[in-house]
Amino acid sequence: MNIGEASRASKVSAKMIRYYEQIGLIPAAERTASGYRTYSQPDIHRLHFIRRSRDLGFSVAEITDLLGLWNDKARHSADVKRVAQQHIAELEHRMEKMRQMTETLRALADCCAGDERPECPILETLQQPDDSPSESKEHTER
Amino acid sequence: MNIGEASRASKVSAKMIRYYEQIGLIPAAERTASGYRTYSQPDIHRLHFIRRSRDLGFSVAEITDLLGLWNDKARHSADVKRVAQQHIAELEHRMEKMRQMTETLRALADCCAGDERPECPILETLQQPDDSPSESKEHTER
DNA sequence: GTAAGGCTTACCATCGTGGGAAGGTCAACT
DNA sequence: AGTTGACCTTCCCACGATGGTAAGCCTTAC
Repeated sequence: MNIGEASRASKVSAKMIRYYEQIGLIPAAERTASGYRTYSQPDIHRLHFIRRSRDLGFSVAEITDLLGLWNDKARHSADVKRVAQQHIAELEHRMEKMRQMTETLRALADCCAGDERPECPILETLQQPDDSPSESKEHTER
Repeated sequence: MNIGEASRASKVSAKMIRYYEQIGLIPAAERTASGYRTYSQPDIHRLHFIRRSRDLGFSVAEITDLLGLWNDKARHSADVKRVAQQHIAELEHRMEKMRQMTETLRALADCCAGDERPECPILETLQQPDDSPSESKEHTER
């Protein structure tokens, strides 16, 4: 099976398959005499695993860990669970930040007439110093 | 005011100020005879506006629009509101995707014993074809 | 005059993905 | 046998926004 077929079978683009090989996420594929990569069923299986993990938002680094655990028949499920829970926590952290942003934005948009007049509380707030949008107490990082 | 002071005053890093100038988000700063950039109060004001917009998750492209509206005294608040609402919609879209991912992950993690045994529903699901995690009906893009 | 610290440009890295060019290969059809 | 089209290869570039670093000039205070 060459890379095109492997791509269709695993739903991972050929571009990404080569990339994963390059960064060492997957071992280097075998090659035909003319240099074409060839893939076997277990390879497809692994690519599929990767794609499903990406769909759940795992980073390549996390997938490296997950693949290691997947291959380790003596793994402890606690280790897998920990990876998953850390990822969940990370997603929730990002969602919370976005939730705060949307909340602020929605409050501003709700105050904006949205008509042909130039007065706009959104712009007025953006030009103000750091106070209103729930930030005065935050440790001003970034 | 040189770039260091402008950075402290606007809370935009000097690196970013130069970057914003390079990509045309802000006009090129004036220079001293020796080549140092100098900033005036209105420049600081604009940088501050940018930083606050970034804090709310607006992209540089969106901020380009917002700055244009900010400078346009004949703007229509409807135009500002539209930018904000599109951004809100985008944020909500991303949050919804993340919410689905966390939901799936949490369900899997809840089924995982998390002990020293190797059996793990998380890994088992990741190695399965596309079915369980609410995807069968989606138009398999990406 | 010298030392410290600020400024300049230029380049590299991130992270995962896509695009494209230049060229080799394979399979099928004429 | 030759051609054609689809496929494969490697290599480079781009994204978005940010940080880092290095080499070299400028300013300021002592």
